Amino acid sequence: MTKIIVCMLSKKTQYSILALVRLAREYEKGPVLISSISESERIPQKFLESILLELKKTGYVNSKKGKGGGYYLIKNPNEVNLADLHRLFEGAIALLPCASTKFYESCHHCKDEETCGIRSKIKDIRDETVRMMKAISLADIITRENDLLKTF
Amino acid sequence: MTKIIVCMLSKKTQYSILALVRLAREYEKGPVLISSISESERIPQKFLESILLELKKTGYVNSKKGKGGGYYLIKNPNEVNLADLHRLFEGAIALLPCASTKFYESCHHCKDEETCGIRSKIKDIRDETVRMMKAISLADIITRENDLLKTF
DNA sequence: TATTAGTCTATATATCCGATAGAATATGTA
DNA sequence: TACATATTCTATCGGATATATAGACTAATA
Repeated sequence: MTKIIVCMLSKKTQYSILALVRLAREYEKGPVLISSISESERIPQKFLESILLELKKTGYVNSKKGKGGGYYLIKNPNEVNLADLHRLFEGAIALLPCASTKFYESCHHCKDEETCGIRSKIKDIRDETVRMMKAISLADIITRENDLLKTF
Repeated sequence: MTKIIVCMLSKKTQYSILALVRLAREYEKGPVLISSISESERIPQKFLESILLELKKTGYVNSKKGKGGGYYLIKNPNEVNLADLHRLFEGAIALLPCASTKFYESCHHCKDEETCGIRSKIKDIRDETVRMMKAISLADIITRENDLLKTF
């Protein structure tokens, strides 16, 4: 009975970041095959298809059919940040719905939200987390990768 | 088909915080009945029982059976922080298992963890989140609550 | 005409979440 | 000892969600 590690990002979000970073590396170099992304990032192809489709609907990527086709990034790698991706695939960034701005909902448990200490503290965390995630773009990830490659 | 808001904290964690804050308010004032916590915090009693049991096993609270019994906090309210509670009920704080220290696991997707830009950036977020959550104790929540009550 | 993405359906497992019910056990007190 | 009170343990539940896999057919493009 091994304890399962539950992390916050689903496979879907994780795969979408991997795929987008890959596409960011090929930014403005033409379409990339689904099968190529699937192989290089080790993402189940059918699963990847549905993810890319979602990313297309949301305006991150576009696709071209036929020979020489594939997917390509349409947003600038500087403009795609982790906060937006998280909100797209996971929903709220706040730890409690009552502390969320984009996905606000009452938590139904405090008598008065304005004076709820838990909510207030959780909001502090959310503010800072959003700030950090907004500050991380695809371009930043690639830059960090290049930096790390130099030191190893 | 209303979109379900997915937040990061499960009811279990939320309830455990509520229950502990309640017990922190009665710190060193003797045991509190499960039924009393259940009512005041509006937590389903049976669910609360299993939560308190888990909190007892982990050394946060203790219980007394029989008349005049109930649950009481054994740790100092200053020493119980959100980071530890999160780890107990939710697991890792990091967004990806490969970026976690307490619940580390390979993510099986980068070729080289040491030079993975995603992992590195996610680690940055984790470090800061842990720092913030460690800094929020039950006592802090109660203090914040009292502060808010003054201004409203 | 070969290639590649898009759409659709269907299936499958696995896991988790929130909650409930009832029996068993321990404690304090009269 | 007997009783009331309270916690402990076990077990189960429906429903939702996550993570895929498979196949068939359509549409676009070089």
